[in-house]
Amino acid sequence: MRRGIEFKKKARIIIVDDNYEHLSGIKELIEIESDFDVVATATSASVAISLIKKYRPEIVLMDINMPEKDGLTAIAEIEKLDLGVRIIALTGYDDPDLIFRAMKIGAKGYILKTMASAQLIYAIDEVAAGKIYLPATLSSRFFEYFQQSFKEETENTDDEENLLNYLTQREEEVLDLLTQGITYKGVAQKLFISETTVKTHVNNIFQKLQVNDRTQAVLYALNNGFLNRRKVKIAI
Amino acid sequence: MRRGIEFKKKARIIIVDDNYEHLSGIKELIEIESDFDVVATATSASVAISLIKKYRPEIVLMDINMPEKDGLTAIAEIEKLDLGVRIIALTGYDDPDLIFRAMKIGAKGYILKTMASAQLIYAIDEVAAGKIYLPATLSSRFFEYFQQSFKEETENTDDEENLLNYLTQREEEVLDLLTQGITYKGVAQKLFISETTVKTHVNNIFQKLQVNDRTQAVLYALNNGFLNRRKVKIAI
DNA sequence: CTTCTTATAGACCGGATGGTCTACACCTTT
DNA sequence: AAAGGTGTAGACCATCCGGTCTATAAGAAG
Repeated sequence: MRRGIEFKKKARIIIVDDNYEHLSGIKELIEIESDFDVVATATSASVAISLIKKYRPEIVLMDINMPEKDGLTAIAEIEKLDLGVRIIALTGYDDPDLIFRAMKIGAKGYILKTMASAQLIYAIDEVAAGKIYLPATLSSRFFEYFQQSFKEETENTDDEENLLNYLTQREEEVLDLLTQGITYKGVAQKLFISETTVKTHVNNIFQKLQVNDRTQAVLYALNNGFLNRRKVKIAI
Repeated sequence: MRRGIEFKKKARIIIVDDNYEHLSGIKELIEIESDFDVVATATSASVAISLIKKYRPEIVLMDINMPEKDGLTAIAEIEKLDLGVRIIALTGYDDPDLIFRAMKIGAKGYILKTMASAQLIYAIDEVAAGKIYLPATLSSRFFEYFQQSFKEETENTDDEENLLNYLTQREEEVLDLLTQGITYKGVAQKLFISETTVKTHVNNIFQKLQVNDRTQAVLYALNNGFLNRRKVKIAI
C-alpha cells in the first residue's frame, strides 16, 4: 500500500456478505488493488448495523442476497439512521426489480459479483467521491423497468376515456378544491361565488364523472391523473 | 462513408433542433463520423412529428429547449404514437428535473450538447442497439434527484407521527371502505353491523386523524401510506 | 376484581350535501 | 338572429353526515 504524498483521507469500508469466501475475497481485492481501508466485515445484516454504528465508515458494500434479514431491508434501516454512510449493493443477479428497489431506498451504487474487479474498485471510487454509480448495463435495465412502470400507469389513466377531460375550467377549479377536502361554503368563499353556484358546479361534476358524491369524485380525480402535473405516481 | 461487408442495416435518424446551426452541425457529425442515416431534420416539434410519421426512423435526436412546443411534450406525443421510435434527448443543461422528466416519459437516452462528439455517436450506437443510455454524470444526477424524491416522500409518511397507527383494526376496515367512496349504509351492509355503529367508528376515525369529514379522512389515508403496500408514489 | 379498550348500538339534532328545476347574462358559433 | 355552452344563482326537499351523549358486552390489562 502506497504512502507518502497521499493527502486525501482513505475511505473506510465495511463489507457485508453472508458467504465468508466471497467476503474475504472482496476484502483482499480491495486491500491489494485500492487505497481504501476495510475497517470491518460482517456476515449478517444485524451485525453489520452494529458495526456501522461503531465505525461510521464512509462506504458499505452490502450483499443483497442474504438469509435472515435481507440486504434491502438492511439498507433501508441504515439509511434511516442517516449517518451519511454510502451503501453499494452487491448481488449475483441483474434483476431490475432488485436494482430499482435498492436505488429507491438509497443505495449509492449497485454492482454484480460477476463484474471485473476493476469495475468494483471504480464503483467504490465514484461513490466515495460523492457520486451515485450504476454500470451502464444495470443502468439500462433500471431505466427499462422505470419507464415500464410509468407506461403502465399512464396507460391506465389518460388513455381511453378520461372523464376529467369533459370538465370545464371552472369545474376543474371546484374539483381541485374538493380534492383538498373543502366544504361548499369554503369553496364559495375561495372562488368568490355563491354557495348555490358551487353546488351547481359540483352537481355537474358528479354527472360528468358519473359518481354520486364528493368522496367518489375526489377518488376519481386522484386515480385519473387530476393532479399529475405536480404529483406523479409510480406503480411498484 | 464505408460500405462493403456491412450487413446490419443502418439506423435511420431524424434530428430536431430549433437552432439551424446546431442542427446542421450534428447532422454533419453523424454523417461523417458514423454509419447512421440522417433521413430528415426539423426545426420545430410539430414538423418533426409529421416527419416521424412519414419516415418511421429508428432514432430521433430531440432538442429539449425549443420555443413553441417544447421537446418534452413532443417526446410524450411521439411515445404515445407507439411507433417504436427511440428518442434521445439533447440539451445544454444537466438539470436533473429535465433529465428525470425526459426519462420518465420514455426517452431512451439523454446527452448534453457540450459533450464530446464521440459521446453522441456512442449514445446513438447504444440506443440503436436497444439499450437505454445515460452518461455516468447524468445518471448520477438523475439518481440523486430520484432518491431525494423518495426520501421526502417517506419522511412525510411513515416518519414521525402517522396518525393511521392509532386506528384499531376495525377502524381500518371502515376507513378502507370509506376510501372506496362507500356510504354509511353500504359500509354497514358490508361489515354486517348497524349503520349507527359505522357512524361511531367513523367519528372515532375522524378524531384520531384530526379531520372533520370523510373526504379529509380519505385524503389523509391516501397521503399517508394507507394503501402503500400496493402503490408507492414519487413526488415530483 | 377492576379498569381500559374495543366493538356494538340507539337517540337526537343541526347543518351539510345531493337532486331537480328554473332563470339570466355572457360568449361563441352557426 | 338563433342556438348552444358556460358561469352564475335561487328555491325546495329528502337524505346524508357529523357531533354528542348514553349504554352494553366482551376481552385485555392491571
